[in-house]
Amino acid sequence: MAAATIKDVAREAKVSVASVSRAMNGGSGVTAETSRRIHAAAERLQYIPHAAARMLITRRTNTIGALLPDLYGEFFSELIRGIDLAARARGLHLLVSSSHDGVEEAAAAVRSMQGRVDGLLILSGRVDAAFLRANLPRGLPVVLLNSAVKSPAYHVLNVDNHAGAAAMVRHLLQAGHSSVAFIAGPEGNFDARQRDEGYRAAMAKHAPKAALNIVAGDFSEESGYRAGRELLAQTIRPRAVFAANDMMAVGCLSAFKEAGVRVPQDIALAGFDDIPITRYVTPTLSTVRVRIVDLGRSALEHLAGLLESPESSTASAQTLGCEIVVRESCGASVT
Amino acid sequence: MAAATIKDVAREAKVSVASVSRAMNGGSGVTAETSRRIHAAAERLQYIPHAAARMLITRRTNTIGALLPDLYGEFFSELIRGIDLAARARGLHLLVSSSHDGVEEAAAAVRSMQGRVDGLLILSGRVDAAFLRANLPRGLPVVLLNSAVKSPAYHVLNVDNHAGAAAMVRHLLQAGHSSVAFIAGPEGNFDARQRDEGYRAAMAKHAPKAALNIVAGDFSEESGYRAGRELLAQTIRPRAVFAANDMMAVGCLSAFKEAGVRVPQDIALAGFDDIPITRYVTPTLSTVRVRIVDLGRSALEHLAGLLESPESSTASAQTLGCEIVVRESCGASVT
DNA sequence: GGCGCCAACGTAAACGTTTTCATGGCGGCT
DNA sequence: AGCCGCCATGAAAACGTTTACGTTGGCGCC
Repeated sequence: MAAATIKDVAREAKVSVASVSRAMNGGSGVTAETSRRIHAAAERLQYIPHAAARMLITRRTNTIGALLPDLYGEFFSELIRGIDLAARARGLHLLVSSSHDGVEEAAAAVRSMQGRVDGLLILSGRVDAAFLRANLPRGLPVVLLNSAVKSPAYHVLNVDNHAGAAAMVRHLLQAGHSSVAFIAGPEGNFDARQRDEGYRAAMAKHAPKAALNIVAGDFSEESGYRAGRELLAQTIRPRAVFAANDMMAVGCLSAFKEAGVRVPQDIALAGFDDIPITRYVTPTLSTVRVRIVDLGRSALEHLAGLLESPESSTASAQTLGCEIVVRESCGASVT
Repeated sequence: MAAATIKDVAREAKVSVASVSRAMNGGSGVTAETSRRIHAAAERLQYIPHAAARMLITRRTNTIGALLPDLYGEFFSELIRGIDLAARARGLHLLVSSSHDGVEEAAAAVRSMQGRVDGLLILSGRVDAAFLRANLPRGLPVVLLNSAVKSPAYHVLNVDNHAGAAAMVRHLLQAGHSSVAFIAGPEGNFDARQRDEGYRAAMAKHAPKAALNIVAGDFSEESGYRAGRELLAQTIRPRAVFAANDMMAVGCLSAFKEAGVRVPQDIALAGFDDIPITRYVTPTLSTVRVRIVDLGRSALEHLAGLLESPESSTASAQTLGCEIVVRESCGASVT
């Protein structure tokens, strides 16, 4: 026995398919009595409307697509969680597509989502305005996350990397650490650049006389370790180190431990992201918390708004704040 | 200008829609020359087949749904990653639906996926055979992950908790720790029970004279901490502690550190899961590695197999092996 | 009492594909 | 040379909905 269709329900309830359709959605234009009979029949037959047929005629899928670079680590897990939470609340389905590093793969992913989604959530360091113009079906609502794209044609939602980094640097300086070094992130990365700028801005403002001390990194633990060794080799060691993300801070911590340098007594240390590991290393790591779940949730809600009123708001660039969380490694408690 | 349909392509290439359809899928039944012309026309119009229309007529969505309890922590992130990887490789889309703790929500999720997916991947401690029978549209292929359901009507894929736990216990015993205590997981949990049984089996086999020493836990870090204190309070402290998961091992470690008990010199410690944190605590934590990505991948591939040949293989219960990974906390290197 | 209006309901078209079946042409075989 | 069959192609039905439009009946109002 195949699944029941609307016709079966119509026959069962002795009405036309049109009435069944009306009764199932809202029920306006149909008597309370008939509606009751129809619902009873639907219940009896375990009728569930065929999603594809509905999509075809309605041109709405009630699905949004999420394009992610590579589901690696706690960050994406949290992000998806936020997105999913908000989507569920709005009755939207979530089609995810991750693991495409290359631009080519991303383009293919976008293409294959054509017609399956009402809107797209894109998080990718790789895509730029040109890519979007070339690959995005026009008219498809899109929200970009943590993107460098500034074009007024697209909606973007970013983490306030700049303010977060600046706040942490200021905190380190005010805790009495006269010199603060910075371990930078990968070259092209948008978040990395903003954090870098935040560091510079805070230094310029609160320690104008201090020299900038920036060593290279690429967000990996390994690069943090190397940066740590590099810092230790400097003739005048910095009093504090601020890494552009937590993983590098953790790597740096290993280098310090290995060299017998005590944290925070000899050198203070802080990271960025507030991934769970920060709470388990010794000493616990001070960091800048990013509310990832909220980021995902906001992005979805923004997108959902776009679905309802396509072009009401011109493309906006929103920013999500972050806060510093002080633990042992930055030495604030031992001043 | 709305998106181009198959009719537009047909007109552009001066053929019938049937030929276009044939040319687009496989191209059998159409001359190489015509096919070339059709593809050229499609390219020119940027034609992309309408997914919903195709689903409607084909009755295939090329999408599989993943039902997860709550995307919390590294485990799900990795799992989804494995699923996504395999799905992408097979050209399948992935519809995720997480965050439903209650049975009611899960039922609603299943219902709403009706007709949008060709198969379902379910990971949930809550669902049992009765639930599945009641809520699953018959004929929809399903693969259960880490499920206690034993019914021959369903395909299940489990982690070999029993063997993994037994291997770790044997390792601890053979490393010279005469007594091994166990911190159990939550009551109803399937994985927890299997690990418990693995512990008992290994003890019975390799240390038949030693008494079992089991304290309660619920997989949370907090419960591990309490268990650790409980163990320290025993008149005869165990030489080694095996926690049913890593988070409890980490909590237990905190309790030991707090009490000045050295790991592994005074007491050896091991966990289960190999979550990333194990590598960052001090000392690094020995554990049983579960290849989560592979679990996801295998599950999807099994499901994909079911899609192709619906009932060829009768419902099978497969098991994915795991391996012990020896780090500092179990004291094997200092024997 | 007849006329028109409105609400409830039915009929049928439309959405964009795939697929079955019919048609015609052409080549090979006897 | 004639016939049979195959292959490329086209016409049309089908998938399960929604919705525009038409039809009916009842009721109020003049």
